[in-house]
Amino acid sequence: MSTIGKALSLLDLISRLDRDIGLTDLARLAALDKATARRFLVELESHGFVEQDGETRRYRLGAAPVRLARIRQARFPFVAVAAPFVRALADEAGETVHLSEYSGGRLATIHVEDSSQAHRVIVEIGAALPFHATASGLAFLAFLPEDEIDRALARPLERFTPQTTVDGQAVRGFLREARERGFSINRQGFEMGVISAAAPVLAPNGRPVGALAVAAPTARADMAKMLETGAAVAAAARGIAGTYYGTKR
Amino acid sequence: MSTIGKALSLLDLISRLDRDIGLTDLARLAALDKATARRFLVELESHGFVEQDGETRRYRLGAAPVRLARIRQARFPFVAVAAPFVRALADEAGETVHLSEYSGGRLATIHVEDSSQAHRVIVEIGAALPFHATASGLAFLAFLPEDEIDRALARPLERFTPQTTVDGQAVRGFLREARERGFSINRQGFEMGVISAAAPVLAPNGRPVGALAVAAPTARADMAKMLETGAAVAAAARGIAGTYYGTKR
DNA sequence: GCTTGCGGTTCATTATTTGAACCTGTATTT
DNA sequence: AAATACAGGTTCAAATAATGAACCGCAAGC
Repeated sequence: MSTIGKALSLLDLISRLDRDIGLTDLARLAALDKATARRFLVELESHGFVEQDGETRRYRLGAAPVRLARIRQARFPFVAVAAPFVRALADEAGETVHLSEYSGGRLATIHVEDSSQAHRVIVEIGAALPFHATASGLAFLAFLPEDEIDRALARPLERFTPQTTVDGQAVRGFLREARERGFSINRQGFEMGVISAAAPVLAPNGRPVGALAVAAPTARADMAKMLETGAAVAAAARGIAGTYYGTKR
Repeated sequence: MSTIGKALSLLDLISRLDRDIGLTDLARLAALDKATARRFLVELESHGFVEQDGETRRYRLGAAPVRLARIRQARFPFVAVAAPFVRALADEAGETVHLSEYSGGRLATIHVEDSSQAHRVIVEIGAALPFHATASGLAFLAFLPEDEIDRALARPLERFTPQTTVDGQAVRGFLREARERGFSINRQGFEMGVISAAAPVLAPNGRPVGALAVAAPTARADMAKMLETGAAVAAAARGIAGTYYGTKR
């Protein structure tokens, strides 16, 4: 892997930690030599992507991404455009709704609207959604060209729960269903006690850019219920794409 | 410069452009070989920091910073904490107020509240504020340790307007005044027709982390007016630091 | 006062980056 | 419709930068 790739992966690793981390620990976690990790950190810090605590000497995510994010959002207000749709869907379904975006090889949650109910599914912003084990991932995959689906399913599929589908052919079956229905359903594939329905947000060229999903506790929703909800999810996803890309339909 | 530094500078360059850019142009602007620029772009793209338009083949800022920014903001809600103070000051002063943060060797605007008046100063979010030519920069510099001030003023100071102070000794005089008063004033040093007063936001260890500034049209405000306004700016900056760091004082 | 483990640094070895030249496709010009 | 220009993208020998084992100095724990 290139130096740049390694440095960006290190940044990614730092972003996934929930507290400051020392040089030695970080180097071990990143499988880098201490000297290498240090040089990367110095570079990242000089550009503001990483910050070193003056007292503890530990490292954390810096402020530079905030500046870049504002610039990006000013030009592509995806979250701002989508938020009302997400809110409306959360109210309609009475469940937690989350929006994810494809970026850097992963599907990451970028916006969440919680259900008003006390017992609800909690989704973390920034969390990565595995393609084969979440409704969002399946919805996204389903509308990708065949060769890219092959690539995504080529590696062994990680098991997250006893219900996770780790067989590639079975996953392809779900993708076919999702394409036919316009939305995917996943039951306890990623987290126990959660069932979700998701639809892709499609760019005008037909390529998915992200996914919109409703996540409900299995105590309250079953497959039949999600089949009903799915239509609303798909409609909301189309609404987001239509508003964002300025194409009506 | 290291490869990582070059790649991050390229990213920074892309972030400062207001529209998509082609490979050849970008390589020229960044003073990189086309092949080098391309490899950097591929790396940056695979991590989501850069995005290539499928049709025009041009490049732009990607979505990854949005994810990182959310994580950073969740842990350090600087803007969220500061926003009410900025709003209150904008209402009180009747002028545009902007907050900047030090990151990656520069002072960048991270939040703006516009004055309600029709004729007002416009500040761009993400814009870099030169240390020697803006009230924010002077306020920030003034509270830095001596050796870091030396470093910042070592290079030739760029001239932005006929009024820009480009003499290091004269700048040091402004810094002394700023330390005594607790806020800095700059008149037309960066943009003609604008006068500003700024105060540093100080961490508990006394180190400045950013600056808060009021920017008014010279048609409406003179030096005497800004000397009055300055006290309110300094108070607001202390308020932000107190709330953010949880120290009342 | 000895040991452990931390952040940080050094420098000979090693692997990656570099860029001039080269493709290839597509507008634009003649 | 042939010729030109210029875009994005690729190649591979030469040049340069990255690497990591061993090191230092320091602080905390024993």
